[in-house]
Amino acid sequence: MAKGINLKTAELEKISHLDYFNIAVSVDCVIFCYENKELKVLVIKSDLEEFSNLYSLLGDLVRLDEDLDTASYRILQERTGMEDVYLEQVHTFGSVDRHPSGRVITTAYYSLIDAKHQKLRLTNNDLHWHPVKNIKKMAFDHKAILDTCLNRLREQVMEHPVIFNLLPEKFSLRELQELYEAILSVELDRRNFRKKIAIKDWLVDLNEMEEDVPHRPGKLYKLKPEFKRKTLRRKSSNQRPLVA
Amino acid sequence: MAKGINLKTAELEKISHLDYFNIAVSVDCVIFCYENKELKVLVIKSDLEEFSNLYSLLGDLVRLDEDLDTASYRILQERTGMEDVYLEQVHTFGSVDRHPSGRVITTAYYSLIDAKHQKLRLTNNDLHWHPVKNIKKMAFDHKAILDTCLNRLREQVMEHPVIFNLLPEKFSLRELQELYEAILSVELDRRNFRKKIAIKDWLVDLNEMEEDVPHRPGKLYKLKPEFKRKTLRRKSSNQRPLVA
DNA sequence: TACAAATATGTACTTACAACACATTAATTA
DNA sequence: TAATTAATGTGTTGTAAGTACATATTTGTA
Repeated sequence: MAKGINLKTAELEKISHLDYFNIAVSVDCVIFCYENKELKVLVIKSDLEEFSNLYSLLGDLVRLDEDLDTASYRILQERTGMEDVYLEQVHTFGSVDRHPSGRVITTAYYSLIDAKHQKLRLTNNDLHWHPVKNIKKMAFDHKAILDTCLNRLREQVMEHPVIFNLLPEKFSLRELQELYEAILSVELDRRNFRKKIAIKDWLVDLNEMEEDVPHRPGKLYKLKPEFKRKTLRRKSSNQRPLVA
Repeated sequence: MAKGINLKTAELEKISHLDYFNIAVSVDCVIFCYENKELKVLVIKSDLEEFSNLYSLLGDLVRLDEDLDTASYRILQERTGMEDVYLEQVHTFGSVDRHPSGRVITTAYYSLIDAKHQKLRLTNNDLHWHPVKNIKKMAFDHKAILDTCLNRLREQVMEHPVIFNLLPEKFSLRELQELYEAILSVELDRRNFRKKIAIKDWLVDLNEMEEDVPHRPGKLYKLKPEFKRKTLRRKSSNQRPLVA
């Protein structure tokens, strides 16, 4: 029961009491990383016959004694072993027919992790990182979930300093720009990009240089500590006056 | 069972089988309207003893055969009788202890309706419109839900033409500005506000004038039809390139 | 007929955005 | 060791939007 939502239909049919207590509750995690200049997502092969050969997101049913946030954190930890992750709730998918084995509503979270600092665990069912842009079809409604989370990531990425969770501690501006380009699927002008980042005032110049690059090394930067926000919850307190 | 989530503890204790099928699923609606220059929200008195004298949002358990979106739409319709409403999912609240009678997770929706075009129905338990800014405390975690939805509304209001769902078909720029001010809790400069709205190009000049106002009447406008988006879902397709 | 109260509009300053070009540095190669 | 290559690192200019601020106009009312 640790991967995906794998309830046999029989299992579901056994249970049928009050109408209000046979909706199963799950979470699904869209876990992003950045590797080889590509945005990737953690996927696993579905057990269900209906979806043989399709990949699904990492998910599980929520336990009776755990918060929704905790459940998604548990899944992430079980698979990546990481303790300190960026995790944000995005949307809850609750169509009646979204799961072939019964009524299951699922809350989607997206997560950003540094590929270098994790090793996948419980790597059964072909658990692996898959380039986001190659994914055309997934099991269940997981493609829609992925798209929704990717869109949320795109919305957030210029407004809030979340992208740095995908990078190692030290990075060059080129690396940062390439990451933005991978997420947004656009090409950016280097000079304008640097200006924009400079205005945000998110970075500290480390006075160090890249090493082992086959060209002129760039300066290294890190995120200012005050922006390291590995929150579990969507913050609900931006009161910025949106108009003049 | 139509208002709030009112399960007696006994009812809940009867049911206790597989761990995964005794989480109840509900929706809660933050239904906003605009009346007497105030942003108001529809509230109802809670049945639970724990929360006597506190108000709660309109909510209900989700039925086995209805989509999550449909459930929130049903609640809205039951109370306001309105068919064509703006409704958007915001966040799912799933703390273990958020409901005193048992494990209930709830998905919050916010909705915008024109106060003039509805009549409240099933007005038991002191169902009424309450000014948002006067609400300090609510039953359950409903104050947090309200805050989260209000913040979402504030985020959306300048980016997307959703605010017009709170206004009658025809309105003056002053009315529109007052509504923005009520939602954002700011004072806006009239000249800059008009410029900003003009740039958006959301409005049609109706070549009509306000009537029955005790001062010089203003022009009336309406929203361009192509922006009347009474969507049920958060759109998941803004691919705007966020950077140069 | 004067007054009060709101509508309607314009200008100057500042800041962000977008398109674009050149000098500099380090590694590689001839 | 000098020339080449491929990246880094900046600066300028035009355009659009944001902000602060003032005056003339229209209507209802006293």
